[in-house]
Amino acid sequence: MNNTKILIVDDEAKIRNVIKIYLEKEGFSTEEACDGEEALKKFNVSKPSLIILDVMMPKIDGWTVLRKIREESSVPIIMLSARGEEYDKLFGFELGVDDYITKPFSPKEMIARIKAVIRRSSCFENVSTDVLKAGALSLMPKSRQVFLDNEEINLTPKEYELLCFLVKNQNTVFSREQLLNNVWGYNFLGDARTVDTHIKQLREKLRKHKKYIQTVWGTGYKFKVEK
Amino acid sequence: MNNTKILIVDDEAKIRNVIKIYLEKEGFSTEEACDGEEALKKFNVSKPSLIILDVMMPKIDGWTVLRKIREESSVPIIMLSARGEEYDKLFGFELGVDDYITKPFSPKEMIARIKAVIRRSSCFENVSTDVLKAGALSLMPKSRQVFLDNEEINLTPKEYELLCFLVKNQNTVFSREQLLNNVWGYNFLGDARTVDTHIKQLREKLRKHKKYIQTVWGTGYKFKVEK
DNA sequence: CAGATTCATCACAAAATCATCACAAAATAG
DNA sequence: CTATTTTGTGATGATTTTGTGATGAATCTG
Repeated sequence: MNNTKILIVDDEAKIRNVIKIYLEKEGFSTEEACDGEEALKKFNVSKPSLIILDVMMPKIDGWTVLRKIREESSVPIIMLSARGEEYDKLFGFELGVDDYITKPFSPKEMIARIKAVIRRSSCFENVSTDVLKAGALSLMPKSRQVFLDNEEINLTPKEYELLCFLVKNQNTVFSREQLLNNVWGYNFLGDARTVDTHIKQLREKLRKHKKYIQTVWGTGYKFKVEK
Repeated sequence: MNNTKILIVDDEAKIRNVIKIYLEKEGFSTEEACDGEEALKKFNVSKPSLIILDVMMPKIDGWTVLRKIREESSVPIIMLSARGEEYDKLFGFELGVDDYITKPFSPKEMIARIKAVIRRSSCFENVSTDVLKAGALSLMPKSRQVFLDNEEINLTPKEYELLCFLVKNQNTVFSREQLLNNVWGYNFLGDARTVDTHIKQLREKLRKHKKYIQTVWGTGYKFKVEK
């Protein structure tokens, strides 16, 4: 359900495991790295949404990893360190660190801090377009509002995301599988005909403009104005 | 293009410098001061549009500088401090602070918050409303009073701030996380569902107008009059 | 310091949404 | 025209999200 992937970097397997257990209990998915080198490699491959990075590690230390990652990404990073360790640096100013956690830490605090960092960073993401128009439809991603003939209509989250995707890519046909991949996500395991039901719901809410969503027989659906 | 001048006050040159670099990259012009005395002097001379003020400084500390500046100006001020430092004061009510940032912080976060403060303050200049109306509701920010159908209702501080925020941004949906960021502050560590409880309380106090606060299922809440 | 108020969190109830199924309707192939 | 495949749609139970009362901690007040 929660799609947030977190990369845990620590040389001690035991610590990694404890963190992993608590994060997964909260619905995060995790990835592990036991040193700086592996961390950089895994970071590039799996593109995590957040990184928990131990300061003290053999070979490449946490600060170096931090700087390398910062050269190319502003992914949220939480530094992990033993209490007392490099105290000045911890509470001084280190570029690009989003928060610190000192060992030992309570799971509750760790989760709270992770959630706070995610909350903050997601807030700074730019919203792409101000308004998406198509025929009598106007989608306003910023406020998550949808207007049909200048009247607001209520859509459920899935309906909204599906409509958004179709409008953004109007005039293009998508198979049910493509829609599942793009709207539901790649890890959705289920019946492709689920799409049909949501298309039905959308058409119902588009009322007299229901023909905006067209069936391409044997292939899938597309969004298209007029005709 | 951007004419906004920002005064950076911190005793550590390294910190000043990092902040300076990021601000100038964003098109702000900057001025520096390394202690409270110099800060006051430079403030009077160069009339900055915003001040970033470190709490811990030798000679005159940040709070004192804040008070002195507030005697003659309402320029936006963002306080800077290490986490844990003067914890109570940070979370207490300190007059005239527009925002505070705890170290460590990411540059992205800093920029975002500076822009938010500027946006807010310029907003007040233009609007400077004595009364905020929405349907049967009237909020009077100056006296912190709220009237519903011309009858005063009592709100707790949190309820008031939440309602204020929602009314100011009516017709826009906010997720629980956004509400936490904007009403509770970036430093709040806690359950997002706390928002629900306050929404409930507000609805109760809005009585027959409870539908002003609408649930957008799967997303969050919005304030909207009528319908 | 006692009593009241406010606040955050929890647990459970209520509501909305979602995925799936079964069958009807429509389109296509032969 | 008939059989077959594909799509439309209503119903249903499971899942997810939200509503809400209770509770104890923290804070304010007098």
